[in-house]
Amino acid sequence: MTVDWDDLKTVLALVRSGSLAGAGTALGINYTTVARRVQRAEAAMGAVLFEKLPSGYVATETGRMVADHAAQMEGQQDALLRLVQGRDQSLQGNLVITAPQLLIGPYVAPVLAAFTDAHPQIDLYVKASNDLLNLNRREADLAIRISRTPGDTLKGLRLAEQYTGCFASPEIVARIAKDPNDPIDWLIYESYTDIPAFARAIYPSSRVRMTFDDMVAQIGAAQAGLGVVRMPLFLGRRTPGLVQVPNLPPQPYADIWVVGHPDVWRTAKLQAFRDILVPYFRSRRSEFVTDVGSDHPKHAQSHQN
Amino acid sequence: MTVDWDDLKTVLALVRSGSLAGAGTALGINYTTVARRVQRAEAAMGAVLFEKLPSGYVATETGRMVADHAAQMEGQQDALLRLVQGRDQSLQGNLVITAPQLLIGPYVAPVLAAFTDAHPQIDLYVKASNDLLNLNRREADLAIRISRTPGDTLKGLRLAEQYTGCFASPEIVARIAKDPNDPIDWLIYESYTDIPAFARAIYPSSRVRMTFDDMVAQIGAAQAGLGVVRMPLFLGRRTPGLVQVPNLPPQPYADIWVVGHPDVWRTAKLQAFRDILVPYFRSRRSEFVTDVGSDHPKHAQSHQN
DNA sequence: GTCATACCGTGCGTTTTTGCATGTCATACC
DNA sequence: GGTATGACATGCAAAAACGCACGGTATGAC
Repeated sequence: MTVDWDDLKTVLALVRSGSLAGAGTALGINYTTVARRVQRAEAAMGAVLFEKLPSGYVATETGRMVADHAAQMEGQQDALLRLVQGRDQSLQGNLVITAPQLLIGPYVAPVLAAFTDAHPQIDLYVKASNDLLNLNRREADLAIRISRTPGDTLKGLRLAEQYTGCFASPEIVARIAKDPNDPIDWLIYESYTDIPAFARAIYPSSRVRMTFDDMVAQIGAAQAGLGVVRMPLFLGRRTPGLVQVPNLPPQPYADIWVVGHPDVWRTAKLQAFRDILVPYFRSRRSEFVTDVGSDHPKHAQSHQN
Repeated sequence: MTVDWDDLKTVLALVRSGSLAGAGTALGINYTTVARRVQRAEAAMGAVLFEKLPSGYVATETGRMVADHAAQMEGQQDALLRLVQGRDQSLQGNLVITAPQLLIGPYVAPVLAAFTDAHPQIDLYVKASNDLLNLNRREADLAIRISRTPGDTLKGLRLAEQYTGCFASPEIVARIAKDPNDPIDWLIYESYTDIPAFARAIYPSSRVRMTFDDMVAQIGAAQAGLGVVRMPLFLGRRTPGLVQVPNLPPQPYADIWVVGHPDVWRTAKLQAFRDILVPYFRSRRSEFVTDVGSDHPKHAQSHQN
């Protein structure tokens, strides 16, 4: 009784995705192959791993057990690949960076440009994603994140402190200035359930007009004059058609970090990227904070645990 | 950067065996395939895993790292397979038993006969080996062992207490009886470096005549009258042409145990085997100890940790 | 009721992987 | 110096794995 390890990997993918086709896509193979490998695994272990329902493959208890162990094996594999990658001190090959969608254009793109000029041998792959990619699972090598807790087990540097401001179209700001008791319409991002408390304290007649699951759409709505949006200063300041609401003071917000897995952090390629990234953000630090020009000592601080 | 898990398994086998051919045999595949898989793994990880010397493949530091992680993965796989097997409560399929070579004929064979009669659906595989097979790595399902420490992490039952006696050909025994000061020739097993201390105390003029690495050969030499052999009572008593040396009293010896991995211990097949094995040994308990017929209460005692 | 979608199973041709046979090289031993 | 052995490389044919196309079934929308 011995099992092909790739069959275990396939079982894991199938348990995760729930359908042959999904697992096949995840593994980059045809779903027929997934079905056949699962058959082989079941034969090898002499156990039924899935109930084959018309709606899809549902793992039995045994199947879940197999997937659990396969996940452990996958973790080992990931650790191994990180270690091997961590020993690579060459300045060629792949480098995968992820950053928040809206930060890339104004701030990351210049870094990318300088980096590819300096290191043409490195194939750079950019994942613009607001999801947190899993650096343990090697979905990216380096992540730029806007977060208060950039990653428990990761190594990181703070690129910039950051404040939010409240922005709206000039007409709305004028109306607020004219009559402070006029009700203010807010456009809210879905991860927040309500208007910022400090804002309600200043303008008690505030109300939520709409909630968005997408920041770009939300900004578009603000430009169209639908209401007030709270967003990072760097974003509001550079969005045409929006001005800051004067009576609502900027608030401290999650800082901008660059983080990576400790196993690969010291790699030449990552080091080279940081060598360009960190000074660039430092040079534009003032754009993220409220008191333009002042000098806080805590920028680009090290973080690790 | 993703790696085929079977390639990792192959790297592990190659590091363990040190040569393509050895790894191929261990995996049951052709050695050319081993070479090709290793090539693939090196390409996938972008690292050199082996130095290809004319004398064989020697792992680099990276290669050893890969093998370490692959060994972890293998451990996961073994644990998984044990768990899956442990859920199997059917009385069909394979069952692998291991026992010391010389115990099988007189004591295990009758159990095997009764077992295959009772459960013809089970394919029984007997590994007669004096080596300790690794039950964690599923080299056998159930092991009968003569040992004081039958297995740290294993579950087990004591099948019989056991004593050794000193045996020789009748001529030698007669000579010893006639002149206790005559030098006694001993035949020693290689794991012991010297004559048993208690025997030297009684016959100070004892000396080591030969050392053997094989018990069957050692017994043959004793039958041919080359000297005295210390061996389990059950073995000496049933060997034609040997009699016990009267003045050398039997000594307590390692007991006989049946052990298995906790994950599979409760399986129907293993339970069925023990149901025949344990009573059989109990019925012949007296053959292993010195006071034939007496009744010690500690037989077939449970052991676990 | 019909259409569209998203599953799964099966058969066939193609690609990839594998095993075998042969060749080469270094080492050890007569 | 010649020979035998054990290791690795290489080329080719067989075998296995794979992807694709087609057919069947359940579900949900219109």
